[in-house]
Amino acid sequence: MIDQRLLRTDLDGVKTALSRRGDPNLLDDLDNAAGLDVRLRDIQAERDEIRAKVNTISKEVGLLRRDGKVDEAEALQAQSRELGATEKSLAGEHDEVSELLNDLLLGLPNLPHPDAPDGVSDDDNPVITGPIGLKPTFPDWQRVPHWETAEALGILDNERATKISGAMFTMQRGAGATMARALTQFGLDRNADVHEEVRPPSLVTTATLTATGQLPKFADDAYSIERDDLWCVPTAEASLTSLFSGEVLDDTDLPVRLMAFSPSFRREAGSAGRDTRGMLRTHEFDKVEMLAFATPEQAPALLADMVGRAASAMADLGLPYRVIEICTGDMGQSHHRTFDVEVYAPGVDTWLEVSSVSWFGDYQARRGNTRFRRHDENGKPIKGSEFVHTLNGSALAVPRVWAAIIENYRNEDGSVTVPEAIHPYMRNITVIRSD
RNA sequence: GGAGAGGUGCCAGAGCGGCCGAAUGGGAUGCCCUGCUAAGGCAUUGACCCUCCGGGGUCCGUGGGUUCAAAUCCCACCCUCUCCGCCA
Repeated sequence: MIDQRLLRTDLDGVKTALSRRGDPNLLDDLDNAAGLDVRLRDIQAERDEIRAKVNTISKEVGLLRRDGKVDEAEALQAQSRELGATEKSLAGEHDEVSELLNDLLLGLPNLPHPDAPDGVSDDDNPVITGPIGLKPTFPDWQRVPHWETAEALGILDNERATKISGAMFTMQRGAGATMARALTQFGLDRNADVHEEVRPPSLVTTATLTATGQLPKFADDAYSIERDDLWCVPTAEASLTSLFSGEVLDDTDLPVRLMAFSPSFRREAGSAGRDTRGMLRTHEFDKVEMLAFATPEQAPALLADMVGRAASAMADLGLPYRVIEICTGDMGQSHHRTFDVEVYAPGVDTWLEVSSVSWFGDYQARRGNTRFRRHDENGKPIKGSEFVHTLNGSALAVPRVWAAIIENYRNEDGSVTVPEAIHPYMRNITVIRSD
């Protein structure tokens, strides 16, 4: 959620920033929101005035009654009752307007960072780093999609996964399952130097999923458990972002850096039929997520650091990768600035997004109400608080990395060599063969 | 799932429907006293919103209701604790 106050202090600035996202409807919404904000404050001011009168009168009534001046008291009570009725209708109006405004604000996306590149689609995302490690040509025996290789090796059994759970669920078996788990362990261990490991719940409340921006707009993308009013997390980001919801952190404790392994559940409602084979797009997958709570000043360096961590994991796995920056027209709703790490998979001949690292500004923190308090140079708390900035990104998203390994490490005989970086977690399996 | 108890400021904890944004104690901070320490004295100590910067409003788990007036009464919900049941 963007700062409501910006609607009156810098509406033009907000318009300029949001127009870069290329959705003209947003500007209408913005105008509507600004109008509602003015109305809301008018109502509020009037209400406050009436309340102030009622409060004063009520006190007088109390005094008069104590002194036995019943007639005078009753006259005042009548007056107050009238004011009360007016106040009540204003309150109704206030709630109505406030709900409209809130719905609009929840639907408005974040303002892009000034340095975020302009563009209208993913075609306009500039490559920032790389490609690194990309061979000029790939032999024919690496131009095989991972599902063919993996099914032949007996390490992917999507047919049975579908039998159990339906389309777009996957199942790794044997060395394939081991490698999936090895990748999560690899993802966690390499980032434990600065992150606290957290194992958060995978089912969360509506409020939690609203804070990150998934709700209310993208309800169709998430699995809901209606009976208990819970949602399956689409990413550990959802759980972690709300960790300090309603709390005021000390700036001296920032940045708070967390990492979590969790399953991620996605309905993929908008992409039915796409990438249905293999492991590129699935309803449930494992992921190691990094997240940081920071001051606005700390955020840019953290963003760079997190992008570096996501990219270096690919480098260490020996996968060809590149880093792209997401342009304003392709940016997610909550994002302020975003970099994606992509890995090249020769079998499907595609760059696969394996990590998306984003800076959210205070957009999520405002929704989730996570604040921090500054301290002066003597360590004294400064009065007041402000919203923290949040950043997050995948440290390692298992299925696509898994697929990229199968395709990049496929040998001429159909076996797959295990990248050295994950040998410690592979129970001595260094080559996956079909026997 | 059943029975009971409870949710108030940084913490503990009091609170007759009006004089309660809230006693008291602790903690923290500042000043004073003090040879040092201990003890003591005085003072300060929540957040948010609006503002014509005078001030006004909101918040005592959450949401409704009653009333001229609600921390205080009524209803619903949420959470915590104890006991029982069930259970990896």
